[in-house]
Amino acid sequence: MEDPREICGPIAHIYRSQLAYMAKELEAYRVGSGQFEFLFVLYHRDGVSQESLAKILAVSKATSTRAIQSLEKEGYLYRQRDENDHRAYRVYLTEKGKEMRGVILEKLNSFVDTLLSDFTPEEKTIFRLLIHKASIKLFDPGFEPPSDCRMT
Amino acid sequence: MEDPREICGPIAHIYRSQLAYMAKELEAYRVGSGQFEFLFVLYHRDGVSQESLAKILAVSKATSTRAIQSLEKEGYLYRQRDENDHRAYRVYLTEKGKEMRGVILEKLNSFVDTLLSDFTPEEKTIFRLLIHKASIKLFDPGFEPPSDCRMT
DNA sequence: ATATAATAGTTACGCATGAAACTAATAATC
DNA sequence: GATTATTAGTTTCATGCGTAACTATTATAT
Repeated sequence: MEDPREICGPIAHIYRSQLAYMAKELEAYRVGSGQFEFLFVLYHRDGVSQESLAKILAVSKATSTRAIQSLEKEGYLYRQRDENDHRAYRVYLTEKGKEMRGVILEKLNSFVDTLLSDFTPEEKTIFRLLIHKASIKLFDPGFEPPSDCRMT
Repeated sequence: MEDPREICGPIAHIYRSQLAYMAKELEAYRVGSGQFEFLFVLYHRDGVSQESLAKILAVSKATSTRAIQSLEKEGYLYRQRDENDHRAYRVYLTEKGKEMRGVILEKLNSFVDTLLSDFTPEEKTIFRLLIHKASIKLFDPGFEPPSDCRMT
């Protein structure tokens, strides 16, 4: 490895830029830059627990709790106690939450479009592949992604 | 673009993991995970201004101020008013600061090694290239990196 | 030269985040 | 069945960060 900063620097820069961009774009909807990702998981599979959301998004359960609380307060989702496990909640989208999908996707797409605007289609594919391959290494050795982890 | 989350998700995950890892590894030295990068710039070019540090690292000048203050308090660097411009400081490494280079490099290397442990040498090169190409797009259109921006 | 702009740095405020300590409910063990 | 351990969720505390408002210099304009 020549200079690890060549990897970490750009990643930090991209992350912070994405956060700032999404915060600005979603400000009018009162959806924070750290919250919209939770909605995306629910678009794929409604009714999961906060713990599952945390695992899928690779954040702490503290972060999951805060994001869900905020989105619930703004009316994008609601929670119901799990019938079979009274510790857990099941998190569901409201109509308002479902309607946000297009908006968020549009904003996020426009950010990524800018980011990859000089990439050839092949480079985009490779980049997507490699960034995923790298992030996989960060999970705990015995990590098993929940069954609803795929965004397909 | 199929799913922009395939780009943003992993980047966020890597960034947060790097922050947590470096915080833990550098805790004993009382160097924060958001501070060691400033030392690296100084290793390459000692005596630059806080504003230059901010530009080079693509952070706000508020962040630059805070990092420099913390590193000064811990004795890793010191500041002198610029003779020709009494608004600006020139930031210099102390002996203690210079001695940290090896330590930080080692930690950061071990993080990146884990991250890229499944990459072939070619993939590492490509990844480095593409991540840089992407981050370049985030600077303001007229952005001109300071002359001391290269880490070579 | 004087009024106005821009620049370097600082500070206050708010957001996103993880670790750790905590509560309540369930599972495991004996 | 009672004790113990695990799990879901919450809260507290600390860190990193950007924006915007502020001060103090320097540069520009008139």
